[in-house]
Amino acid sequence: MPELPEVRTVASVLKKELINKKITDVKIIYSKIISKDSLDINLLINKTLKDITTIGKYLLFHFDKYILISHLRMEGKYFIKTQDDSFEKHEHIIFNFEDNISLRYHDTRRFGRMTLIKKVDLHKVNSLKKLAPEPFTINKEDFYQRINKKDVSIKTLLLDQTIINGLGNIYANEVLYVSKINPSRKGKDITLKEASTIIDSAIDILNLAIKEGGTTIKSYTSSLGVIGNYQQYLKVHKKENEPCTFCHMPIKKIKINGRSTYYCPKCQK
DNA sequence: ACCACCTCCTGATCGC
DNA sequence: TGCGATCAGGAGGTGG
Repeated sequence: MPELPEVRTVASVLKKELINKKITDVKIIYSKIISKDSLDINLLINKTLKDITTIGKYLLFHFDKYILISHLRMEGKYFIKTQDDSFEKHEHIIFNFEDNISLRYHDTRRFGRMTLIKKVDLHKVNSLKKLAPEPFTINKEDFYQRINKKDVSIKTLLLDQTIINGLGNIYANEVLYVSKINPSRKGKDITLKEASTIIDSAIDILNLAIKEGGTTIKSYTSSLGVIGNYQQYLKVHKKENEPCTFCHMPIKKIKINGRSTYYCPKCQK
């Protein structure tokens, strides 16, 4: 369930539970979660977790000399449990920590990936190198320049993490709705002013989502969900045929580049 | 270089 | 009800 706000929420909750704890054991149940170019995950045994940070949708677990990079993709989740030799269906990687804590990586569709790297190699990681800035720090002029020549829909461009980092399908839909921009319009037809509006909307929406994600995390006495409660704020995503909050026309659903896209045909020009 | 499409997976839901 | 088809908050790889 990972877009930028959910990933940040996961990071902050995990940090509270795991910071300064030492890993005592690692179990790899489904090894494809670990990318081919990863160092051996067992190197983390006896290492102490120093910090957890995020870059867009990536989670970074920092150790003295190593960083574990984790991307949840569609359905990756972390659960905190007490140690137990058994594991549930869809738990693929288990990190046991001191104090009887067990961190479980759970991923129904198995799309998520983890890579262990040396800290000194962080700047060499291809997937991270290509990322654009997050909406909070992006330069509007640079963003405009990146979309300016593209013969691709603005919806597709907002999902491209090298154009802007952190939006997924839900927030891309929401951002364009609030910005009153039709998702099918080509990047090259978006004006600087519209590009600026997109960034402002993205910041507002993500900030609210981060705030809500932080307040709506489920109790994690035995497990840690990543479930935010931002659904209640969604205005277009999954709202096909429901009235537009501005003009009351029914929201339409179409496919753009294979992804479900919701918009108001009247308000989004 | 750019861009549309395929692929990786499982499970819930849709439609006939 | 049964069952195959489609869909789901992502992104890397491929090939035109």
